[in-house]
Amino acid sequence: MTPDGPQHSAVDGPAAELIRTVRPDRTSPVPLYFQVAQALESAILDGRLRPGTRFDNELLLAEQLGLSRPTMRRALQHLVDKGVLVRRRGVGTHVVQPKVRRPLRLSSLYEDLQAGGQHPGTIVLSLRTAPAPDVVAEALKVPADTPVMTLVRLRSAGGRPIARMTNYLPDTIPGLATGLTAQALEEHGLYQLIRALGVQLHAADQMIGARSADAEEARLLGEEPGAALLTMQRTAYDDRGRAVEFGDHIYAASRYNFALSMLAG
Amino acid sequence: MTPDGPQHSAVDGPAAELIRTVRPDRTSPVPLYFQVAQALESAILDGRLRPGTRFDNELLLAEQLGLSRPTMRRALQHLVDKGVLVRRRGVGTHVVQPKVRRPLRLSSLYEDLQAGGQHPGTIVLSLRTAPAPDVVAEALKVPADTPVMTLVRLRSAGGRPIARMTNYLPDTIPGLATGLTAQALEEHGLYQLIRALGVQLHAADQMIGARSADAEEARLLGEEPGAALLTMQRTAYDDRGRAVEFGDHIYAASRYNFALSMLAG
DNA sequence: GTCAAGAATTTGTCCTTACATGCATACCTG
DNA sequence: CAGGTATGCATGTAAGGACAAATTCTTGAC
Repeated sequence: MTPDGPQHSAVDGPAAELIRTVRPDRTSPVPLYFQVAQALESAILDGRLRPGTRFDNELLLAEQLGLSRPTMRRALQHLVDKGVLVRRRGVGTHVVQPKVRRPLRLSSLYEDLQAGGQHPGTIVLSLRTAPAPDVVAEALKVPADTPVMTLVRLRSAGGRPIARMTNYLPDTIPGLATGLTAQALEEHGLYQLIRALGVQLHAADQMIGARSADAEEARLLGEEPGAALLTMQRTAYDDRGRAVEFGDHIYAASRYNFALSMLAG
Repeated sequence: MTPDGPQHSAVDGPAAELIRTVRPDRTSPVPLYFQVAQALESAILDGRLRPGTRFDNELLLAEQLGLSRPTMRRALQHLVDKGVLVRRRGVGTHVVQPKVRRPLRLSSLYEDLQAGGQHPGTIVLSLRTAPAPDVVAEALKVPADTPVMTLVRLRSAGGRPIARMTNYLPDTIPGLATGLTAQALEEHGLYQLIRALGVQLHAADQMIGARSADAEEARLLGEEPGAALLTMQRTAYDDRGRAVEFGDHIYAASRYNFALSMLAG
């Protein structure tokens, strides 16, 4: 029984060393548990803590960082919820393998394109107030034919069209339907602008399907008529359950996919 | 200042009454915070606690249920994470509106069909071990041409075909590639069987796209050649980051959509 | 009458302590 | 040598106390 020997199949020396370098700042307004969680997460993400590495137990970790166990636990739990760590009673805390960890959200078109090094472009085709079609009125839970802000954008990447996005915004939220300009929309994402108006997005329901393009859609997206399109309808809600936005989008399937990662549950 | 008057726009009388009926059982092996969370969630889901209802503050709640504040907090936090409650400092805890809360996961085909009252059917078209194609080998992270269990199923609902699902299972996990029989697969979902073999699913990466059906696919799914298909590729991982399964599926877009809900993040 | 400062309320963070439970190993026994 | 048992270890659950920060309501001043 060597005093410093590895247990199971993990290396614990480097982990312990690295963890001691974390220095929580008690004068900072950002919570201690979050500081620690972020420090550990970035160490894992950039490879300083390798997959399979076993952590010291919670009490040791807490002691080494000068924290209480509940605070240390909270930091670890945060990373477990994110899918970066796995803990098992009687066993310990381990870093999970690299391919498993990824954000648990539908990738946004805009961010996807940016990450891919493509230049996302936006052209506002239409921005006006019009009576809500039945489907839209139902999704937004407003009476039929209520006037709603109607927005149509053509989004492209690398000079080629990718998607036609149609959004409907009720004016139940003050300043939402107004205060959106074509220029702002061509420079920022819609959700970015909505958040900037002080609306707290909380949840969204989405439907993803497929169908064939009609003549006009094909022309707009630079596809053959009858080509396969990805379709997505999304309703977004705020804290109070009010529908904030309904979107009805089509994507050129030959040039776009939805990528999403999820944790078991 | 009436001693029992409503605050803000919420009704707190009924909420307080109902909450007092929760009786945590300390002899039960299920954690107290979880008992409380479940009791509250079911009360919300079946309408006994209506959307917008405001809860008493944490100390009062804890006292009324005979719990400590940390335990009560944990129960509430659990429901916040689920999207059922919203809390704001200085304001209080409120039940969110009904349409906002739904599970945060990609709906499984099987469950979707069951919920819709349709009779899901499964026919195993092929079940054999074969060398992994390049794409599959890469996804499962095994050397090219490694033998993998290859499974093709035709799934249907209401007597009509819905999807052709092709799955590849490596034998890196003991007993996984073996131990699957055609009969078992026609009666249970694949994931159900995998879990039954003791494999802990942890995360999955998915890609959703669309394309046109070729002649054989159209025939199999009862569609016209060239009809739009939804496509989905999924790689599932276990705790340790090992790829457990790779699936390559096509769906008749005229009869199937993916529905998914998510919380903001 | 309106606006600003202060008080009350409520959740957020953090600490200390204690005991329970599941898992893995080593040990002892048959 | 095999198999059940005992022991230690690491996480899981729970309590109780203290202070900080954000929001709302009230009160007071101009």
